[in-house]
Amino acid sequence: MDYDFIEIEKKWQAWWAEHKTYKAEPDTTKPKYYVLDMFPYPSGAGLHVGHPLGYIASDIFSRYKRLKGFNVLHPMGYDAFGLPAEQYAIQTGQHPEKTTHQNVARYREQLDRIGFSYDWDREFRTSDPDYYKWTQWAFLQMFGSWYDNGLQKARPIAELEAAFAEGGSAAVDAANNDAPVFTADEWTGFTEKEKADILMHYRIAYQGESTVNWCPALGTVLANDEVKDGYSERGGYPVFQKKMTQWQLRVSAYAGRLLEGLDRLDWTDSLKEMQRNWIGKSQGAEMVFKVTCDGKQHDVTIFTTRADTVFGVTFMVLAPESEWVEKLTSASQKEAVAAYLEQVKKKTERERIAGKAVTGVFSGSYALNPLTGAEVPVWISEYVLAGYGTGAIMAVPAHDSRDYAFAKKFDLPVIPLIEGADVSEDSFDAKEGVMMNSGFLDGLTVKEAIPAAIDYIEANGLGHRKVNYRIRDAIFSRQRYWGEPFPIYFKDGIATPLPTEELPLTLPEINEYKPTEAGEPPLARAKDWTYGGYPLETSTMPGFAGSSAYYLRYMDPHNDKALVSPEADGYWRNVDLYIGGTEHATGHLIYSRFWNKFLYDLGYVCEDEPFRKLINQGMIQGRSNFVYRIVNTNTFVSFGLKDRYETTEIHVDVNIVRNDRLDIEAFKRWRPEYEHAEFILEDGEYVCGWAIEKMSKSMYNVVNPDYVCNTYGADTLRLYEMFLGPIEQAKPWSTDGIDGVNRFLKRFWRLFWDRDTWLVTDGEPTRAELKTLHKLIGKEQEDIENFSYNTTVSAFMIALNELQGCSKRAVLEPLLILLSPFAPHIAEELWHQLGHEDSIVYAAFPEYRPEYTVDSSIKYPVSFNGKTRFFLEVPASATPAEVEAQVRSHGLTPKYVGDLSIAKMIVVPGRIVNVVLKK
RNA sequence: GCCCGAAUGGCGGAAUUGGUAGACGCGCUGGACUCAAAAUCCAGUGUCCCUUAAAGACGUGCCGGUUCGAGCCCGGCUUUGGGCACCA
Repeated sequence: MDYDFIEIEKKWQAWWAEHKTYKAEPDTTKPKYYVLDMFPYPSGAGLHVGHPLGYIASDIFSRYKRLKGFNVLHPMGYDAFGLPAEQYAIQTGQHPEKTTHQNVARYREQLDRIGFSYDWDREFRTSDPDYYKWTQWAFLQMFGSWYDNGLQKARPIAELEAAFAEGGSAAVDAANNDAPVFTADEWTGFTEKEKADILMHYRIAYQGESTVNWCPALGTVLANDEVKDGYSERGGYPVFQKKMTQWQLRVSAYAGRLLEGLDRLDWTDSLKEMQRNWIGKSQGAEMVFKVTCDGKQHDVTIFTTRADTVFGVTFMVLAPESEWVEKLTSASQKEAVAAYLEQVKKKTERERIAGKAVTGVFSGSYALNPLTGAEVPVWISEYVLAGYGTGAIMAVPAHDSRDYAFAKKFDLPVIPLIEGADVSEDSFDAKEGVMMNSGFLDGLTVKEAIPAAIDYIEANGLGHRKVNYRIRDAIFSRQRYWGEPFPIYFKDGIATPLPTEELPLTLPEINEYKPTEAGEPPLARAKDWTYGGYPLETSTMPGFAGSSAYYLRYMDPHNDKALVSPEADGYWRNVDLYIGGTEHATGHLIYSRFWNKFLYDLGYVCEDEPFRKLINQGMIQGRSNFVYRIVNTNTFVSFGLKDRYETTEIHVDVNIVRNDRLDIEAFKRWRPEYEHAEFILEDGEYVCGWAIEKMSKSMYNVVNPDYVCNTYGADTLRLYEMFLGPIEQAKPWSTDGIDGVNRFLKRFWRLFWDRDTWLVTDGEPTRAELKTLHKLIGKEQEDIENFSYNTTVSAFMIALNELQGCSKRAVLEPLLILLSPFAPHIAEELWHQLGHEDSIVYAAFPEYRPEYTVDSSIKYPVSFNGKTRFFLEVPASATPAEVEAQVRSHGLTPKYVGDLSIAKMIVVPGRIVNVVLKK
């Protein structure tokens, strides 16, 4: 019998599906383990060879954990709402549902061919009404909640209303956006509308005005993580800053907990660091500057981390979007300021960042330095951001490079505050040195001066300590069609939640997917988009809405009473292993943690962090191949000879190149213009050039897994993707070397079959065979736990080399179990040929017996300190007496045996043995 | 500019974490089988000196240090990948 991977893979994929081999149900007799892949957005291009890398790794881990006796939950689904399907709908009129459906079907077909052990009964799409019902439900929970800063948790909004009735706005310490101040009596006297407006400032999902990223080309606002360098991440269109009223999620309220929680997670340091930077905690102080404008006085609060530098303040700056701008612009400067604001508004985000030109305008008002009493001018400049701190800063040009650049441009004074700092050319930003020109701070180091200054400020009522976070609330509205509708209607102008029994609020049919002529979102086109006669919200939720709690839904995907039942949540708890790319570091992985913490506060889930351990698989880049056409001819010259001619480099489809050798016949068929191409060969072959580039259609370097499955089989694909290198590392795809992995499987097969002869016998394994087997067991265990799959594959190849001709059942049976996570089809086939009726997934991982693997041996002699030492390797479990015996067995006389918990030396006359302990 | 990470043969990558660098695979060279090819199997394959071999010397981006011993630790660079970037 030959290794017919096509037949074998088809057969077992069908068998697994029919027997629901990978179905997972809560089982309290076993420990649970939840392995999750970041689910894909089903794009029109289908799955390419880079997608399955993480899926294969997680599948191997899942299968390994099952063999180790865990009850494994390993689901898969689709992040199905999103821009591409909608853009396609706008162009073609095809309903995004239809496009998505086709794409999902294709993804599923491709996934099925790779032999994943997903529990497909738990599959869903985020665009299924049964699913997005719970996205809408979660939104309503957020709408109906506020964040108590004292308790550091979300609470029902009714409790806030009760507190207001009791003690007015001062009664609570709640996260809010510029909520007004009022007494209990005032609260009771407010109209319904007034109350609703106030509560809106406290809700965790709220409607509020803020500066948003507006993308005119897409006709929608975007979240910060959807904007890269001033362009939309999807589509690459320019993004503008615009003040708009939008639904937002109060992620900022959770900043402290999102930061702290990182310490308890088993994620890579680089990813945690990215999140820390994104959250951006900084400690400092808020202080009040008295500002006079046309004779009127105002208290303007600023935030600073350098309270020690107040003596060096020579001006103040407001953000152009700051609400202070209007109040602090003097009559005489009105025109100049208006002109400046107009100019700023026109710029894209990109231009603001990239230009870095120093711009600004004098407001006409003056502030008093609270420590020195000096009068300083107030300026307006775009280098101050409205969204961070208070939107107003005190400027210390001597010790802040941005302030310095501004001072130089507008000729403002610079007062150095640190001894020896030369500020004639540049500011001195470092937080080191000894203070001067700073009154009571003189002589202190910067590190001492910062707290001393804040203490003084607090003691004199000028301000207080304050922690600021960079992270902003997430913009949650999208002016698009293909997303979850908001379950909100506007009753007399009051945003009102739909009753939960009305959920899901399904997407209405519309005839066109564009915004309306009036610039309203596409849902405004829907007929009768109302509830109880009141208009429904017309924007939809962003892509991250559906992906924020999907891991919870997998635990209980068919429940129509709850997002997840307490029983299912209590059993599966959270994701033990999450595998996906780093590109979600500041998007999905922040939103999900926020979403989960919110549900945790309300008691719907039992764990406050969703993803315990996270592995980032590296991107698979494309490896492009080139042919070289001699200029003005149809002749192609092989890579090694191309320098003798003047040539043009042309991308060639990598699917007709093997090991950098061009399949000339396929090339001729590839394009009509190459049908009669001529070739100048090297040693009878055409060698192609190559380069590492992003995998893309236009570079003809996209490798489809179907191709590999057809040519080599899924098991080869799985082994090869793992063999390519460490999972976290970005690496180029190439089919070089895939033959080696395929050869391994064919040789493995031949341990069982020599053509049509069944080779398996019942003989007793030799000591050497047991050593090979147990070395592999130990290695595989260790490697899988460390996600070092490439070395496991190597270990298999070594074991196979050592086991040539060994067809003993007692060796082959455990070997199959070891192989099954990596190459499940061939393992399952041979497992059944050995006479087993049940799937190999029900087998137990073989027990590792270290005593078979380590023999003590003298490694090599080394001379130092005038003595010769020998390195002796012994098992870590060895006692001193055993070590002594070992030393004697090598003809050496031990003089001293040290503590064996660490490597120690055994001294012999003139010679020392260094004992190296082996685990 | 700031913060992480990486650098090892012709290539992908190993190296028990301070102990014989280059496992395993690819590629390449030679051989066996074959009329031939494919497939398969066997042997060789870091560099230099050399007809070859033995032996030797050199060798983990560069310079220096610690150590009996450094790919691994320390100091200073170079190149490169990624993230953040007016965050006061």
